Amino acid sequence: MASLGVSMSGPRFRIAPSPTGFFHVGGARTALYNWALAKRLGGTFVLRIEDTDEARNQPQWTQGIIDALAWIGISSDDPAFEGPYFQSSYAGQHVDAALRLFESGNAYYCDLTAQEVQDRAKAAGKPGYDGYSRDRGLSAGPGRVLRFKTPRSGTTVVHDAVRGEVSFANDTIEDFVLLRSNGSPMFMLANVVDDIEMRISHVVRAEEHLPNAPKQQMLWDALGTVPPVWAHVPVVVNEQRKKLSKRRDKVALEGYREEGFLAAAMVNYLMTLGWAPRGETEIVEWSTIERDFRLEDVNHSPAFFDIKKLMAFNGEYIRALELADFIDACQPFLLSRNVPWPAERFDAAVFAAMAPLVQTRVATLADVPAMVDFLFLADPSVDGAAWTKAIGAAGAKQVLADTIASYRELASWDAESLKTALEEVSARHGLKLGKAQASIRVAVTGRAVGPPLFEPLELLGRTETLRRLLAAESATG
RNA sequence: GGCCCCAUCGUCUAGUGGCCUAGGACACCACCCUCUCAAGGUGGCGGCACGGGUUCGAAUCCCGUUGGGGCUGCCA
Repeated sequence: MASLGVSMSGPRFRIAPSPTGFFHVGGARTALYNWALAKRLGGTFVLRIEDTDEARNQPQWTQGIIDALAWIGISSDDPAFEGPYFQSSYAGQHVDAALRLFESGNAYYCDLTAQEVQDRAKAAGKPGYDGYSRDRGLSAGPGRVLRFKTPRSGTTVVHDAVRGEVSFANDTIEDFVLLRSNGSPMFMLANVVDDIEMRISHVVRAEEHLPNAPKQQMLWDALGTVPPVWAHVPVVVNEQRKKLSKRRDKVALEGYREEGFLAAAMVNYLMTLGWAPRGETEIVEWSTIERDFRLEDVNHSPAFFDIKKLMAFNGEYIRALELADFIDACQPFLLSRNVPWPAERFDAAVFAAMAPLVQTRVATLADVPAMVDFLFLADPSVDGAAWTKAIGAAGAKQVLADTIASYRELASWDAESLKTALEEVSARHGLKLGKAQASIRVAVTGRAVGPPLFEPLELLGRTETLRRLLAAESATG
């Protein structure tokens, strides 16, 4: 459509999410495929919000989709990005196209109700519409649907960029509805008309749409246009090998952002589902993906969305961050309302000092608060089991008392001195440092595991450290 | 039921007839390092679904079986 001012040069790709309130991770992967191709080929990535129900198809419903795409690097500011478009803006053309199909003899009206169609199918023992009105020559009228007249012989071959040639016997494709009895266009028709109007050249989407491809291709042909390049990529599945669904699985891309996954890690991981970068490592930059991604190389079988592997990728990406960037990335998780400490006790400088120690120890940014909470909590809650094991251990009380005495007199309150002092205490009790530090750790942090001990002790200061050690000592009775 | 798709370690994959006694990554296990936990290093466990072909030679090609999945609306 020239009136839209769309670019006519270069291949045109589109994604067509439905405004469901979240953006599906499977859709994100498909979007990434389209984006990589559009960018490499100097084409256009078209975002079209797919819903013929105008009530649901409002700009405000789509902001979430746009934000989610932006997060994974598909920015509406990029010149290759076009849209978002709303299918409903072509409603008139959908009906026009249907009428043209009727006039050219490619479609016919049928007055059977949905119930009647079902009854006939049941009686015949074959599911689907049986072509009852095919040759009845009905004209348009109330209560009549317009159906596409599919060929009754021959085969329709869909040339698929990832699967090769897929052929369908035409007599297995029923005469599907184009216009409802109230005259409104069906999605299938609307979808094809929009693709034609927008000069879409490549339709890259999930495999679940493959059975629709022959029907859509028939429509392209009947409307006098040459069909696009089809590419049906495998679906993403859960551990039961079923397509990811909103009910059963965690599929919202936004949810992963909230849980502290880095966009770059998410993008990289998503791309490895069904496709592998050329080099010896699968951790690759987007530029590499853009350069190397080919539809022909996409796997044919479904891929399991493995959160464990996503976490491993995320950990790698977190560790690769510059310290300042890591600290920045942590901010939303440190300043969030869900944080365990009172907001006013948070100290950015203390966190900055701890940051290098936590950076190698977290898989997601959401893990960060629990690593440093004891620094900002007035009284860290104590893990009962850890307490019993570390403080209740034989000799632990003496170690505690000895450490308190030593720390009281310590000339310089710094991590190195604190360590040396505790080493001396340990030696006096015939313990290894690893053993002796356990009770100190639990007394001060409330946990048996955590970041290295002496740096936080330094940050906490002598007064507070001793206060906690004393409290632990007296609690042993 | 009908139509369609798929099949390499537990998982994601490399592999396009000889470089394969099948390579990598995640997970798992062991060891090293080490103030706990991580990170890092080293090593280990583990796979071509099955049966027939074709070929001098098959993970790779063909057929079948089995097993998985998707679609099957006057929803989108």
